[in-house]
Amino acid sequence: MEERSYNQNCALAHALDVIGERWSLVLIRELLIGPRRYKDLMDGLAGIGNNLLASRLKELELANIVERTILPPPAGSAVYKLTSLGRSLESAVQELIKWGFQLNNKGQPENLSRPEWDIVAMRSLFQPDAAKGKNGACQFQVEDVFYYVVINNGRVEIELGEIRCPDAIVTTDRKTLAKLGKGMDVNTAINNNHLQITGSVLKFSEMLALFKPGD
Amino acid sequence: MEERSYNQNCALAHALDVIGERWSLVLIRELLIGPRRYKDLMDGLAGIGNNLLASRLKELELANIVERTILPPPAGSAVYKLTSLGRSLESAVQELIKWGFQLNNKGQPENLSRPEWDIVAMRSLFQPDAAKGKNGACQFQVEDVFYYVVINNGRVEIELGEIRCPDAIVTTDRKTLAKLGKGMDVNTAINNNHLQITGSVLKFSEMLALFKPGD
DNA sequence: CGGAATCCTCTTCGATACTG
DNA sequence: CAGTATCGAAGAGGATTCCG
Repeated sequence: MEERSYNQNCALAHALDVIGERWSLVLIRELLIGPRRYKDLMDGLAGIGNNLLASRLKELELANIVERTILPPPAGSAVYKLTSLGRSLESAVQELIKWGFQLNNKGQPENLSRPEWDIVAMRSLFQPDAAKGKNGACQFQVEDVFYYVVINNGRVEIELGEIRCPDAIVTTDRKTLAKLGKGMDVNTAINNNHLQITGSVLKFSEMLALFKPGD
Repeated sequence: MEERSYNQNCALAHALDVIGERWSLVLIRELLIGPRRYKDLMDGLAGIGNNLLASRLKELELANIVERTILPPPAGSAVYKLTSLGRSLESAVQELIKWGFQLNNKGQPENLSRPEWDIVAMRSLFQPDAAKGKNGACQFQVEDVFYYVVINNGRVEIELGEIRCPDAIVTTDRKTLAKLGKGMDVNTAINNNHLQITGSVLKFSEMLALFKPGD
């Protein structure tokens, strides 16, 4: 809580004074997925150490980036969520994600992997210009995580949960999804039993093409 | 040099593994201004500590973000500059800067202040859409630092140095420039002797209007 | 003087254990 | 489940010295 600061009159330094500490941006990524309980955060950040999570949350609450709320009954549990100031960090996070895709991410197999992270990543890779006039809805089940992608004339919405009547229901694993994003053929993945699609395969392929690492 | 890592298969984590350490992004900001000597970096980062600067530079060189080159004679001095991978971080830095402007930057007077930082900040605040079809060239002298702004039909170039035949030559200080950016009247600043303009005041005002904190 | 290695002290990190 | 307490290890941040 000692407010370490760069002491520079520069907007970048001001930003980093608040969200530049270790784990802060990764924590914010976790909350960009949606409101999370303390336990969810511990799981999603594995490695953070209990005390650090607690103190980061406190710092970010103080900085008006995160707020703690109690869900209405019957849930009744405490969750952390982003304030509007916190949500406005998403474009910065997206740029960092786009940049991160350029790296030779060695992707060590022992690394942690969570399907939820793709939600934030896919929002970053979405190409609004290419999606003008297009629409579609796709339900994903990646490993044990359900989320959906809805494209509506150049805008995209990607959220945890399920929707009714999607154009396609897609079941796969994170690794295959990554390969598909990098250009792997959809039918090859299906034939290798790494991808199951119920509904319109064409619609899925069309939507897939709207996500690209490059600008 | 022990390569601390988040160990997460996530592009954000990969990015932060490389540029998430303390001082890294501030150092990159410094290099976005232009190639810098070791001494320039020490000055611009005041507070970093000699050993940290050396080790950060080494890490970033290893990650192919920064390269060390020797200027041709007669200069002959060693400078650090960004590689193309490093330069591609500018959009992420710009988003962080835009976000930083939203904060109540207490702007403690004892904070360090360097006019060069406005070069990177102004690139971030430039509104390309509003600048369609407009152009102009402005030479700045802010405190002891010379830089220029050239706008050419929706594109902007802001660099250290001087150009020939600008539409306006502007002499001011950082604090006044910040106020002008926030809407202070140009003529008021001139009358208070905080701003001197040689050439077209109108052109300066026109160009100034193309820089906005909001998106 | 630019650039970097070496010490030394202090803070933060990270992992485990512990409590309401 | 949601945190606090504790403690060794690592990193930050100065100062000083060394090498070119």
